[in-house]
Amino acid sequence: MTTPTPEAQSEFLRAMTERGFMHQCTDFAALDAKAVREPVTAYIGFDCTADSLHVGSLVQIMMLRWLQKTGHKPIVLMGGGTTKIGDPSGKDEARQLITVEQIQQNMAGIRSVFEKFLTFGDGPTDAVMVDNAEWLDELKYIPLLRDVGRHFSVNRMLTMDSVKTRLERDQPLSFLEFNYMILQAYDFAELARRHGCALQMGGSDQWGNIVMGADLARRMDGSEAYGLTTPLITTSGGAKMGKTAAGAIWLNEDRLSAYDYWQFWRNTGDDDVGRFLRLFTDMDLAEIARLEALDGAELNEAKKILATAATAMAHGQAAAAAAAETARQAFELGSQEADLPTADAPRDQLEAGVPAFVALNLAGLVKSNGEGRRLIKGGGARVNDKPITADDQTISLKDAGPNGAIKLSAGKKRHVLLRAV
RNA sequence: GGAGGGGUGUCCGAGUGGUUAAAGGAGACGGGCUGUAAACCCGUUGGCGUAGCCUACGUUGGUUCGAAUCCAACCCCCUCCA
Repeated sequence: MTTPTPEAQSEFLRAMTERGFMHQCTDFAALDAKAVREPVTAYIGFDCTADSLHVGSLVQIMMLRWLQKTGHKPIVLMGGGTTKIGDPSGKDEARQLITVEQIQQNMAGIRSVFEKFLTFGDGPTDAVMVDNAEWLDELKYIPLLRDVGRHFSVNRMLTMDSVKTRLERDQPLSFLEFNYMILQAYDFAELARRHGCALQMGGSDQWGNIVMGADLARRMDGSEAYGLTTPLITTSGGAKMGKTAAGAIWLNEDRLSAYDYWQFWRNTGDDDVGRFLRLFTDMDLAEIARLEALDGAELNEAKKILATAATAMAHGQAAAAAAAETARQAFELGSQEADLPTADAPRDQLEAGVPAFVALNLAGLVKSNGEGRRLIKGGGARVNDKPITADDQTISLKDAGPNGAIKLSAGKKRHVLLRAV
């Protein structure tokens, strides 16, 4: 591994270093030279444990995007095969195995996310998506691991005399207990063969796996193989990115609305604005430097720009502009006309009037009536921007504005228009 | 295969017969201060139209007036030995 140097010659590595993507690289200078000389094919693997990706993977996605933008070819490797085993790194307990059908479904969901960020096709720098089940399944290795391998505890195997002595004598220990590593490494070798892939990228937690892969590709076929990792991106508060109230910040619309996605970025901490602009937008570095230098409350302008740019990438320009406008109306004008998220409630119920805590529940702002009551007691609930003081205060169609909807709020940031149907 | 330890709410983690809807912490939500930020302070944090009732401490049974707590069987995890 070589220390990344700021004076990269290739456009790709220059972007990586300057924008803060670079953490470790197996051979920075050689990779840099290669990237200057010719288009490099590189891949990042994604597992299929969920049907969408969230902000935690965004650094990786953006890295592929830059790769493509700077004239190289990205491969998105879906871990259809490896997901059947589960990555042990960073996990303190074994994960539940998920079904093959589930994996297929998840893969389809993830594919739709990527189409927003990369250009797919058959051209020399078009992105391609491949599934490692294509080659791993043929090995007939996975059925064995699923059925038999799960019953063996590595912890225990390591304590066995035969193994222990080998470790103590510093002799190589191969195979069964390192299945995931082996299969992942095999991916690199296979991609090098099939697609001429020369670079694997990933988060710093994947460093071990990536180095193994590059090694294997080199040994098996003498392929030119490099690895590169990004730093773990946390907020300045030290928290992992992408976890909030509702859980993860998903990248697709049906898991998280464009408006909420916009809000996520809008609420970026002061200290993170510059870093996030570099990582998560395509914006020019000079412009970012200017925005980052803004002081105090002015920094809010930079956050809005960040939010709109990031949202445009995941949800499209129009959705981003709409989210920004909705936010402006809701926060800066306090208007009810805003295009806020809506919820439906039966007309007869609303006509008769329901207690406020039930209305909050209907609007989806709280998960139970009890939570609604608590919210009201805590002073966080409002109808049409007026605080609700008693939890049995009646909400009915009389509270509806000119557009026929009742605006309910939980706290300052969460608003819903309740409509009768 | 043998011996021991353990499975508690979103998570971590106390709790070894009753006043335990279950300490404490984290997280989350709400309020205050602000700039829709951070930090800090305060409150809330199973469900039910709140009255008491219901549901909850791996699963299923049992003992008891009463069980997260005792017993049995089963499932899962861990540690040590072979």
